[in-house]
Amino acid sequence: MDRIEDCISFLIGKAAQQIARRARDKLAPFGVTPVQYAVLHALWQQDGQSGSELGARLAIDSATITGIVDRLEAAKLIARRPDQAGDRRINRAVLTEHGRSLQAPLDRAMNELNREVSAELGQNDARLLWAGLHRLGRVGA
Amino acid sequence: MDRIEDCISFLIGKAAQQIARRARDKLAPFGVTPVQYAVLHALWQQDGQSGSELGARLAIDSATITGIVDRLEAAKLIARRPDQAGDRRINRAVLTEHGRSLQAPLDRAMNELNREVSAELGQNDARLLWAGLHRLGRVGA
DNA sequence: AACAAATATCTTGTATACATGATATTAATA
DNA sequence: TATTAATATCATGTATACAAGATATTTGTT
Repeated sequence: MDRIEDCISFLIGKAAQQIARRARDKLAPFGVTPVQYAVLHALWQQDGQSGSELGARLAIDSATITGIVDRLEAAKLIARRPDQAGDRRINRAVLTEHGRSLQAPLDRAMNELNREVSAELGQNDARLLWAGLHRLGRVGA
Repeated sequence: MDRIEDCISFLIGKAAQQIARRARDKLAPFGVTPVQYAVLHALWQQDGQSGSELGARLAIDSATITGIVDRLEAAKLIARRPDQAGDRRINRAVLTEHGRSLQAPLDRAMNELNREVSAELGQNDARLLWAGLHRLGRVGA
């Protein structure tokens, strides 16, 4: 490998960086980061998930989840609530009205990014790229 | 987008994370991180580059370069030296003997990762993925 | 019941990455 | 030449990501 650009680690890292920048730009008007969007997305599908449930769903470790939930809570998009069943180890993340209200605009913004990237690559190349990334991203591949 | 996995931002982020983990595992025995490898790679091709030259070559901003060079210097893989031409704004990164000696084993490790991923995807799909990532990673796309 | 194992959350320390800005130095210009 | 603009590095604060571990709680086993 003469060129660092052909090193898969560098290559995919830089590509992910560019996409992350574009996602940040789309989400910035709402004060939400790309990872925070992923957590909100999980909660829109099922509200009241615990930290470990969110981490398992999104492949985010416990230390990172704590920080993300902290910031979403500080932004009043979610609240921490005790588990109904009484397991006192658990903190459940519950959407606030504001957190719920962001679903439509944030989904719209991220769909827009998907369409833009898809259009830039062409539908066929985009499909192939998506498929390849799915295979690489599978944990324990 | 019902599934967060189909969001390009989440998808490529997780794929990059998995690759980064595998790269870290390969490089860990040498005490070097994937990004540090990229900087060393640039210096193996041209020793004595300044921070801004390295940043421009590798698309790393100045604040990040400072930290990476700090740690490579602390590990005694490079040294900071003043610019020969006398520009006192510049710090040039110069490889130590140890830094130079890591070229063969680190390149071997990263080539191995490339071959593994390529084999997992199949040569054809791998080529297509590389091409797609090149297009996404291009700054200012 | 008592104890060990597992689970959930959080803490701390390190490494990118980015925004912003401070400082020093050099280059360009009026 | 005096001033301004540009450049290079570094500092600071925030946001992931991961390793390692501390604490509290629950579960499983004897």
